[in-house]
Amino acid sequence: MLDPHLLRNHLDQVEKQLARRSVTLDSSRFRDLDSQRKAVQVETQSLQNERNRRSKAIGKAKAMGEDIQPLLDEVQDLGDRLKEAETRLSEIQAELEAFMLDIPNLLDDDVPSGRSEADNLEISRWGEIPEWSFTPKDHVDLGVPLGGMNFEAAAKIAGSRFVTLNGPIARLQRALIQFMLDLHLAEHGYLETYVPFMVNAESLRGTGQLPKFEEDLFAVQNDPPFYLIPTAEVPVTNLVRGEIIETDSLPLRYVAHTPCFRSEAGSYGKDVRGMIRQHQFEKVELVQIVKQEASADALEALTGHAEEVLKRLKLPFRRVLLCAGDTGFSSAKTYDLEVWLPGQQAYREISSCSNFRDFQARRLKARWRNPETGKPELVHTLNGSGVAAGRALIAVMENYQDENGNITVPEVLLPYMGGVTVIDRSIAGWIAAVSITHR
RNA sequence: GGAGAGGUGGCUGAGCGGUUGAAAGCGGCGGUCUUGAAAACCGUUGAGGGUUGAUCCCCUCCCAGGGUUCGAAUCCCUGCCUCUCCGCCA
Repeated sequence: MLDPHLLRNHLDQVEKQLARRSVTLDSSRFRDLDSQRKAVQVETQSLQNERNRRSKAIGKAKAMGEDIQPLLDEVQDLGDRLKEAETRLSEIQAELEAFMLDIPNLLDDDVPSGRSEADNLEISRWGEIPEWSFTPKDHVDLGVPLGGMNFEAAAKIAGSRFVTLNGPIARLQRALIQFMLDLHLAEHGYLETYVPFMVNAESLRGTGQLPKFEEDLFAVQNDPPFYLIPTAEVPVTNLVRGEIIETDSLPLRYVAHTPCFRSEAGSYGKDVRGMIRQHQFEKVELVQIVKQEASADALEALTGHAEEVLKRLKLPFRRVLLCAGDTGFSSAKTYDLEVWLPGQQAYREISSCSNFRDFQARRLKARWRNPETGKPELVHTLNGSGVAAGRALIAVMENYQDENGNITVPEVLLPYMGGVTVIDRSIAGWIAAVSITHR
């Protein structure tokens, strides 16, 4: 949510800013609602004031044993008038709030203009794109023959856009998760946290997924409903919802591994092959809660933490600064990390790191106490994937393959693989023997 | 699933339907004292909003939402959450 004062006092500037996102603000509607709000609020408050004064007078008179009936007669219709005003005020406030909740965040000045992915700005590249003496396979052609990856089985038990993993491939994903968590804990100073995978609507409103993007979410039937988390950002950032944080506690840095659930509505026909775009995937998420002046640097640091994962895995990647049109609703500035996938001969997103500034904090009422003033101020929130484990699995498989379809385990994952150094075709027979696979 | 208790400010914890936005204690902040610190003592200390140059002032908030009343932290209803006991269970 944007600062209401900013909307009231600098509406034209906000309009101009939002135009960068190709968002048209209905400013006359805002002006109209806000002036109504003002009038009705003043009226309501003066009626409330009158009620309070009269009631106190009655209390006093009664205490002194006076006859209060004449006083009671005077306030006869006050209650009705007040109730009517209060009802109108809450209606207008609800409308105004709904209007505000639909406005996306303002972009940082250094976010490049542009409408789509094509206009994103490449910031840097890391690692060599390898030359292959054979045609590299994609993760499906590697994983399925190994018996480590089975889409038909997942389709049977759930539906499309799911996968089952077996044996060393399943373990490889777990190894990636463990490695990432350990890295962020031991070297980047994050606190590991375990959180609910289902959340209430209030939490999703806080981080900005609701009310606008309900169709992207899976809801669980319950009254009130639960939603499966689309990212750990939601439960983790909501840890600070409604809190006033003491200055010594900042910055807060959390890392969490969770599954993520996305309906992928509107992406029919997109990335239908393989594990790229699933309804359920594993992710290690970094969340930071910082003071206003620290958030720009924190975004650089956090993105660096995500990059470090890819560097240690020796996976080629590039950092991209998203353009105005591609930057998410709540974000002021977002870097994507894109990993090289030999099977697709393309860079694909594996991490997205965003600075939300005070946009989420205002919705969350997440503040810190400034000791200089003694007053609470909004925190800034950031998060980023550190990194998406499902896509990291794909990237490792494709980048570490040989021409026989074997996969070498990256060095940093060896401690987590129980002695397995190469995942080779010999496991296929064994997996087939101990599990049900459809080949 | 059954039975009971409870949700009050940063924390603990009082609060006959009437000047209670809320006692007291702790914590925080400022001061006195001290070479410095501690202790002691004095003072101060919730959040959001309207208005304002800034104050003053006004409104709202004692889990949430309804209701009763001239007036609700206090009474009634519903929901949510927490705790204790029993049952069941990874």
